[in-house]
Amino acid sequence: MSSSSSSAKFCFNSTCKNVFDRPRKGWRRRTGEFADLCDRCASAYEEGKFCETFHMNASGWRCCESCGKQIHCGCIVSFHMFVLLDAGGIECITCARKSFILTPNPAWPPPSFFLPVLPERIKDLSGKNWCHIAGSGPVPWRQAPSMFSSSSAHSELHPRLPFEVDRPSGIDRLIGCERLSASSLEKKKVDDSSERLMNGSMKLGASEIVENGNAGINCGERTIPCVNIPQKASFPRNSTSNSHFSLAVSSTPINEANDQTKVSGTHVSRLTLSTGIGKQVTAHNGADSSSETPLRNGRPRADARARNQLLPRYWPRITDQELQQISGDSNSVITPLFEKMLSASDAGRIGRLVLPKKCAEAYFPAISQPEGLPLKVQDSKGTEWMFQFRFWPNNNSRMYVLEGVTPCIQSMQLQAGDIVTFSRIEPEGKLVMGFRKASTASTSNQGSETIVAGDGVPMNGNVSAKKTKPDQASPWSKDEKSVSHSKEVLGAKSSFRSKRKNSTLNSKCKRLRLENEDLVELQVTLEQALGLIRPAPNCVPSVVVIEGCEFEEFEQDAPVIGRPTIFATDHIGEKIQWVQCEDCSKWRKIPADAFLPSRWTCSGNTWDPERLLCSVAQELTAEQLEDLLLTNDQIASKKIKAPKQDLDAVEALEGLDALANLAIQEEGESLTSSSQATTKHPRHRAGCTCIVCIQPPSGKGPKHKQTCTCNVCLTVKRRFRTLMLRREKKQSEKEAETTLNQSQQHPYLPEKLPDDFIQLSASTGNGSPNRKTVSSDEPDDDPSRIRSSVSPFKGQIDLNIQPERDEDLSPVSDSGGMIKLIQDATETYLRERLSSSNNRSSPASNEKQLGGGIGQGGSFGQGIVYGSKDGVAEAEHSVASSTKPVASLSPER
DNA sequence: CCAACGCATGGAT
DNA sequence: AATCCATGCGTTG
Repeated sequence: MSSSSSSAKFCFNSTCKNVFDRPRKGWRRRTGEFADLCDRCASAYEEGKFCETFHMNASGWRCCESCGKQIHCGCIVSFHMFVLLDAGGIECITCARKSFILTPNPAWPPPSFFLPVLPERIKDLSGKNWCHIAGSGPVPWRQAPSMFSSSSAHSELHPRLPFEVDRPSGIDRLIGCERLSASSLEKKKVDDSSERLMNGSMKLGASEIVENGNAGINCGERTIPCVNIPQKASFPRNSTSNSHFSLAVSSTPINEANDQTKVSGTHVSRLTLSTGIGKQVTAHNGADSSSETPLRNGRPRADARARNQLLPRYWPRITDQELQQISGDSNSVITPLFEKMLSASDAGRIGRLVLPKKCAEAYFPAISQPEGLPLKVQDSKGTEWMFQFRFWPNNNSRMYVLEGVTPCIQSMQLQAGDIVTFSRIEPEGKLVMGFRKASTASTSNQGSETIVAGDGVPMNGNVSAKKTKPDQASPWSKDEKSVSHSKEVLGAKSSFRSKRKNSTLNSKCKRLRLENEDLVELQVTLEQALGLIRPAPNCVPSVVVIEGCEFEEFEQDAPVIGRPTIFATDHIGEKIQWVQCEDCSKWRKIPADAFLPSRWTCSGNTWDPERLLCSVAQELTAEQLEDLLLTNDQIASKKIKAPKQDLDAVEALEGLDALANLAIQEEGESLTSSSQATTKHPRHRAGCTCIVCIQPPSGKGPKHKQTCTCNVCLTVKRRFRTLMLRREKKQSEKEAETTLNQSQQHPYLPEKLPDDFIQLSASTGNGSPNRKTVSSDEPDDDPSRIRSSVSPFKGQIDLNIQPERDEDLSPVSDSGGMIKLIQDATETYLRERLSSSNNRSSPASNEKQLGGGIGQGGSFGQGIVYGSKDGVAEAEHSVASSTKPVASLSPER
C-alpha cells in the first residue's frame, strides 16, 4: 500500500532522519498513509509532544483561548489538538471537549483529503510539500472551501467514519442534503454528489473560488469531478447553528492496525475533532459508494459490500450522547454504521428486524446461506445479544433480517417509530446497537433529533387539550412566534395534508417519515394548533382525565379554531381573556366569552374602543405580562402529562388515538402523520392501529370488562357514537346528493366500520390478535358487508369479521371487553338516534350550527369558524376532537 | 390451535 | 422499470 513510507528507511521526521528497522506509525499524511517514525519520534508523537520537541522554532504556535496551552496550529502533526473558534483564536481539544463547542470549522481539509484515494501523483505532495502548506503557519483558511468541496464529494463516497458524529439535530444535513436535494439522492453518484453540493452548500464568491486553486489538485482523479465542485463549495449551512460533535471518539493517536478503515477513521477522527469538519462531512455521512471501494485499502469485505449508497434514511445520525453512551469512558472508536426506524413489524413480537439490504451487506458479515449466522450485538448498556443474521430470498434478491430481536427491543422499550442504530466499535469490530426513542425531544440546545412523534400519545394530534410542553408552554405567546402563528398553523396543517395526499410535494414524505425539520415545524405548529382550538361558543367542554391526562371533550359542538388567548381573571374577579394583536403584539383584554378569529388585531377590539388602535399602549405592564404568560404556561404544562411510564396507559391512549383517528382516516387522510414517524407500511394507513401496529409485543393489551366504565371505555363508547353519527351524516349526504330515497341502507347504520376501528377494537379488547380475522387490507365499500357485522339486530359487532366474507357472522370470539363495549356503544347510539329522529335536534342542529348547513363555514359570534370544505377546518377539527369524542357531527365535505 | 418460519405480495422509492 | 422492504399469509412443527 505504501509507496513512499514503506520504502522509507528514514524517520519521516525531517529533523530526525533516524534510520529505523521497524517503523512506527505517526500522523496520517494527506495520502492516507502514515508517517513512519523512529521510536523516539513516534513516542513523542504519541505523547503529544512532537511539535514541542521538534517544531518549537517553527511558526504557527498559538495559545488556547481557554487554558492558554500552546498548540502548534500550523502543523499537520498537531492539527487534531485544537479547534478554531468562531470568534477567532483556537482552543485546545481538551477545552473544546469540555465546552462542547466543536462547531464546524471549515479551515481544515476534510478527512478525505488525507485518505488514500488520491492519485499517485498527488501522493507526492506529501511530506514536505504538505509541510509547506500546513506547517508554515496558521491554518490555511483559503483552502477551506475547496477542501470542503472535496470533502463533500468524497465523504459522499465513504462510509461514515468514526468521527463522523452527527449533531443530534442533523438539520443541516437535512437542509443541505436530504431536503434540498432529495430528488437527486438516488441518482448516479456523480450527479448526486454534485447536486448535493450545490444544494447543500453555501455559495461562495467568485474570489473564493479562485482562491481555491489547489483544491483541484487534491481532488485529482476522484470519482467526483472535482473540477466542478469548487464552484459550489459545500460549506456547512448551519454554521450558525448550535452544533457540536461527539467527542466519544478518541482523539488520541491510535496505533494503527492493518485495518485501513479503522485507520482512516482514526485519523479522521482526530481531524474532525480538531476542525469540526466532520459535521459537514456528516452531511453525507454513511453514504457508501462503489466508487470508494476500489480506492480504499480498507477491509475487503466492507469495501466490497459498501458498493452502494445507503439511502439517506439509513444514515446514522447517532448523537454524541449515544456515542458516549456506547463508548463509555473508553477510547474506543465508534463507527456509526447505519440506523433504522423500526417498523411496526420490526417492533412487533415476531422478533424480526428487517435490515436494509445494503446496510446488511455492507456492514454485517457476508452470508451465503439463508440460515445466516448468529451475530453478537452489544447494546448501549453493554448487554450482549445474540441475533440470527440471515436472509430470505426475495425477488432474485435478498431480504436480510435480524431474528430474535424481541428481547432486545423490549429491553430497550422500543416501539415502532423508534430508531435503532448500529455502530461498530473499533478496533474490536464489535457491533453495537443503540437506539433513539422517537419521542426523544430535542435535547438542550441541539436542534431536534425528533420531536415527539413516534410513540404517539401526544403527537397523534389527538390531544385537543391545550397541550404544551413545559419548556415551550406557550409558543404563541412569545412575540416572535406569535407574529405569524395563525397563518402558520393553518398553513402547516394544510401542508401536512398536502404532503400526505400529494406525494409530489415531497417525495420523502411518501413514507411519512418526517424529517427532523418537519418535525420541528410540526411541533411548533401543532402546539400552536392546539392553542388555537377553542370550544365552540356556548359549548362547555367536559374535562375528562384519562390516565393522568386532561382532555377536553366537546360533546356537542366540535371545537373551533380561533385566536389563542389567555384566560384570566381581572382585578375585580371578572373572567377575561388576554389576546395578542397580531400586528403590534400588544395584549388586549377581551371578555371571557369572546371568540376571536385566528387573525386578530387591535382593530377588532370592539370591547374596548379606547384600544382599537395598535398605537395605544397595552394595559399590562411587562411584569404583569410575564406573570400572565408564566401562569399560562404552568397551567398549560400541567394539562398534559404524558403518562409514558405506564405502558398500559400508553396503549390505552393509543387505542383512543386510533379511534380518534378514524374520522380522519375515513377520509383517507390524516393529520396524524406526525405520529407515524415510522415508515408507513403499505397496506395500512397512517396512524394505522391494526393489530400489528399497536399491539403490545406480548399481544396482551389492556382488557376491559363489558361493564367497565373507565374513562377509556366511556370515551371509546362515545367515540363510537360519534363515528356512527359521522357515518350517518355521510350517508345521508350521499343520499341527498343522489336523491335516491329508495336506498336500502338503514339510515342509522354505518356503511361499515372503518377497518382500523375493527382492528383496534379487536386488538384492544381481545388481546390475542388474530390477523386472519382482522383485515384491513381491502377497502370495502360494500355496505352490506360490514353492516351485517354491526347489525344492531344481531346485537353484536363482529370485529373478527373479514370484510370479504359476507357470510362470516360468527359470534365474537372476543372474550367481551372492547367488543362488548362497542356493542354497547352501538346500542346506545341507536337508542339515542332513534329517539332523536323523532324530535330531530342535536346532531343535525349542531351540524347546522357548525357548518352553516352548507359546509362553507360560518361565523360564530365574534369568531370565525373555518369552513368545512377547505379541508383545514376539518383537519383542525379532527385534531381537536381526536381525543375528544365528538358527539356532534362535524361538517363533512 | 398456536407460534414460528419463510416466501410472496405489492406499495414505495 | 427495477429494486427495496414492510408485512401478509400459507406452511410447518
